[in-house]
Amino acid sequence: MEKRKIQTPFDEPVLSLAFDTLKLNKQCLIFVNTKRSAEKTAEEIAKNVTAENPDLLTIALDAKSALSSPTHQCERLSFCLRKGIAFHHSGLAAKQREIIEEKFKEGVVKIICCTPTLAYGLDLPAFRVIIKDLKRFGRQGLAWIPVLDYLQQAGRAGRPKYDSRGEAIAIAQTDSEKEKIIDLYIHGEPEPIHSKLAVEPALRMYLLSLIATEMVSSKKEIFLFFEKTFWAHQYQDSSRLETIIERMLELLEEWEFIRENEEQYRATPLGNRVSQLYIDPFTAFQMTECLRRAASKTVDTFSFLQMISYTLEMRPLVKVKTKEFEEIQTQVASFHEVLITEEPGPFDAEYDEFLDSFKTALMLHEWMNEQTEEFLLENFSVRPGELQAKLDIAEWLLYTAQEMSTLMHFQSLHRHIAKARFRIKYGAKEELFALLRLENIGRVRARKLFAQGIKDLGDVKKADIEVLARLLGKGIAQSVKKQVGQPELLTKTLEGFT
DNA sequence: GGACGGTGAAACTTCAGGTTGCCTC
DNA sequence: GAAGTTTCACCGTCC
Repeated sequence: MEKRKIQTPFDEPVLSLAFDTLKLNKQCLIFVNTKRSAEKTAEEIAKNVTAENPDLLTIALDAKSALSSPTHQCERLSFCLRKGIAFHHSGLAAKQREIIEEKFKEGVVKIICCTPTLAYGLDLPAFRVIIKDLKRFGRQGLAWIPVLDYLQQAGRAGRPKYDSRGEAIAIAQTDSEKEKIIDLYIHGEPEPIHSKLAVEPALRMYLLSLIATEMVSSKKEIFLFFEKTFWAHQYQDSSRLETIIERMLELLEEWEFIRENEEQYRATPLGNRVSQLYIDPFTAFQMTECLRRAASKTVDTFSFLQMISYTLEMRPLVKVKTKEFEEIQTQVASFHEVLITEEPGPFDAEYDEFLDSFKTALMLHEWMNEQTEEFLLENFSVRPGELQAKLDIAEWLLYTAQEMSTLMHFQSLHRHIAKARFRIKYGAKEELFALLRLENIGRVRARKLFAQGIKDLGDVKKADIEVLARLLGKGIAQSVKKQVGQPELLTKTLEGFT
C-alpha cells in the first residue's frame, strides 16, 4: 500500500482531507455522529470553497424550494450546494435527499457530510470515505460504534466502475486513540448478528399474525414453528423459549386478540384486524383502552393526537427541554379533561416520556393548524424530514385507531378520528377539506383560494378562470376547472392569457 | 452614578436511524 | 464525552 503525505492547510484534519480530495478531483463521504455536526462540517468546507458553477446554482435553488416556505435548514443546504458540498441526514426533506444522492452519483456534488444513514440501504460509493467520529452517544454515554457500523461506512469507499481502489480514513484525536482504532476496527471481529425476533414487539406481532392467518393453532404447532427459527437456533434453550411464548400467548388472550378453545388458538375479529394492520399488539391494546375511555367522556382532536404519540411506534418523541418543563406541565394540566391515555404521576418512571408524548402531540396539532415547517423547526426542533416521518406514522396510527373504533362500535369516535387523520395528512384546518379533495391542491393552494373567498367546489365553479390562474398558475387552474366539470369553458378564455 | 455593551469563562444542553402498515375519509 | 449554546460576572465606556 503506497503512502502519501497529505497537505494540512487547516487545523481541522477533516477540512484538509476534504480539500485534498477536491484537489485530486475525487469525491468523498464524511461520516459524523450528529445531524448538527453534519451540517456544520459541510458548511465549514463550503465556506472555504471558491468555485461556483451554474449547474450547482440550479441544484441549490431546487433544494431551497423543496418546501413551500424554506426553513433555515434549507438555506443552509442551499449555501453548501452552491459550492458542490452537501450534508445528508434524516432531517432533510425527501426531495432534497434525492437531489443530493443523484447529483453525487453524477459527480456534480463532490462531498457529502452525513450521519450513518448513508451507510445503509443507499448505494452511494465514493473514492474516499472519511470517518470523523468513531464514537457515538448511546445509553452509556459516548461509546465506540460497533465494528459492523464501521465496516458498513468504510465499505462505501471505492467505486468499482471508476476507481481501482478506494480509501477509508478514520480520524483519531490522540495516539492512544489511534492504537485503539487499529485494534478495534482494523483487526477486530464484527459483532455476532442477533435475531430481531427476540425483541418483544416483533415477537408479539409475529405470533399474532401466525395465529390470525391460521398458520398455527395449537401450542404444539406454535412451539414447533419457532423452534425452526434463527432465534431458537441462537437461543439454544427451548424451555425458556417456550416460557416466553406462553407468556406472550397469555397476554394476547388477555388483550382479546386471540381466544383459546379446546387447545386451539383463534384470532378474534379485532385481533385479525390488528394483525392485518401490522401494528404492535401492545399498542393496539393500549388504543382499545383509550378508545373505551374516550367513548365515555368529552374528547377532541387533541385527545387522539396524544394517544397516538404515546406509543412505541411514534418514538423517538419530541423531547421536552429542561426550560420548557414547567410550561408543558401546566399545559398538560389544562388539557387534562380531554386526555384519554393513562397519565402517570410526576414521580413515575414514564412521566418524562408522557410529557414528551404531550409535546409531540402539540407539534402535530400545530401542523394541522397550518403552521409551517420553519415554525415547527424553530419551536419543536423537528426538521422537515423528521416531521414527514412522524406524519406518516401518525396517519397510519390514526387509521388503525379508526378501524378499531369501528370494530368496537364506537361510531361517534370514528368520525372524530377520521377527521384528525385527514388533517394530519394535509396539515390543514377542517375548513379546507372541500378544496383539498382536488388534485394538485394541497394546503398552501387551498389556503390561497380560501382567502379569496373560494371555499368549496361550488365556488371553484363560479370563480373566474383568470382569477384562478393568477392564484394557482395557468396549468393548475385548468386542471382544477376540469375537475369540477368545466373543461372546455376555459381553454377558450385562457387563450391569450399567460 | 448608572445604563449600556463587549468579553470570556463557566454552566448547561443535547446527541443516528428505521420497514412495514391501510385505502379514500 | 464533546461541541455548541446560553448565562453571567466583570470591566470599560459613554452620557
